[in-house]
Amino acid sequence: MALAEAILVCLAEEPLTGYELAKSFDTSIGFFWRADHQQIYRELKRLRENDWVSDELVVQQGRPNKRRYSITAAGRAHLMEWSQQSQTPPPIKDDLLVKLYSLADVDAMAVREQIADRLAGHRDRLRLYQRIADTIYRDVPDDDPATVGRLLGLRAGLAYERAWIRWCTDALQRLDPLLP
Amino acid sequence: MALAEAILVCLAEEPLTGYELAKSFDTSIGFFWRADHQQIYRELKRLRENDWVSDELVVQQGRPNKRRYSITAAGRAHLMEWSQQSQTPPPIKDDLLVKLYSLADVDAMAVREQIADRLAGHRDRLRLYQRIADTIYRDVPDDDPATVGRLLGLRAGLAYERAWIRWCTDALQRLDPLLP
DNA sequence: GACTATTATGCAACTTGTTGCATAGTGGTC
DNA sequence: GACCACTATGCAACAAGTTGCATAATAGTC
Repeated sequence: MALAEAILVCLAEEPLTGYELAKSFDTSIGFFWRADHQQIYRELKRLRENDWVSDELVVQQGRPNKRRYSITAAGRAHLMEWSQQSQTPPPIKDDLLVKLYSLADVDAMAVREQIADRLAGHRDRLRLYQRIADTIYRDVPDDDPATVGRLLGLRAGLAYERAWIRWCTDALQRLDPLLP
Repeated sequence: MALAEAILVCLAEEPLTGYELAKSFDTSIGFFWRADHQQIYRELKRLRENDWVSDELVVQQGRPNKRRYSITAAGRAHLMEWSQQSQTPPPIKDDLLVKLYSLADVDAMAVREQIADRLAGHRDRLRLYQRIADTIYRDVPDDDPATVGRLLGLRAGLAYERAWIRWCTDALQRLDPLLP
């Protein structure tokens, strides 16, 4: 399970509250690992029990108090250990491909529309990644592990979106002659 | 949830037992939706309760009896309805990218090895897909929805593996100068 | 004045997915 | 004769992920 580790990775950079973590999981780290706020709060509690994070209460007035979490030495050690273990790569799990697998038994026209929607979504996502590449990763040093790691993550996203865009385009072309 | 539908899709082709379904989920449909035998047996029970499948007991001697499931009219109607609903595309969820995101805090050498392993895995998978493309999908008609649907699924797999192979190759090249 | 969004946390119930085990006969290998 | 793989099903327990709700104050909009 990498939710624990995805959280530790964020806290390794800077102490954060559950709320701030949840926002990170909507953007940055969320490009590679999704989680909603309930999952994060539950996991933080477990991380606390394992002493992989410590917490301090930040008293606020006017709005609810917050709890800020920091990674501990044990947490960092766990991150290191985890990084050395090889996980099985995530399998493809995509209902759209299941529908295509059974195209004779389902509504092909509806499936075509879903491919068109996917294409639009992947184009949006690609534009977002390109914007990040052009702004943050223009002229970065290629000898700093932290930077290269993030750049490679971004490039994975770019490659992923481009592959799907090409596939969607091809799929629409092959499907259209079949549909009324 | 598409496990129910992935099973129905298989049964739409021919009646199968749980055991045979589990084998399908190791190959064909399993390229797009993974499930182990426990999940399948549990889901079949639910499908039975919904009357989306019917079952008959096949008495055998020497080995345990088996239960063969067939899709019902209600099951087919459900498949049609499901195919018209658009699901949100599956997000990327990959611990390797989380590790790269945090390359400064983890064991970069171990991550490099994991990318190399991934590369080998994706190459194997690509070869498998290519073999299927060359044997089953050579000279198939391009005007039959069922065939085109499966071909598109296969092409998605090919595109996916090629994209990852290209990315892994690039990643190794960019990482190697950083490592001792 | 009502509404919506933002900050901030969390419970409860549910669905999905995973792991380990159990049963039980056939057939092949070492 | 012992061991393993294959056929065939299923329970139980747990881990992970989702959905809906609740609280509670601030600030901005219609």
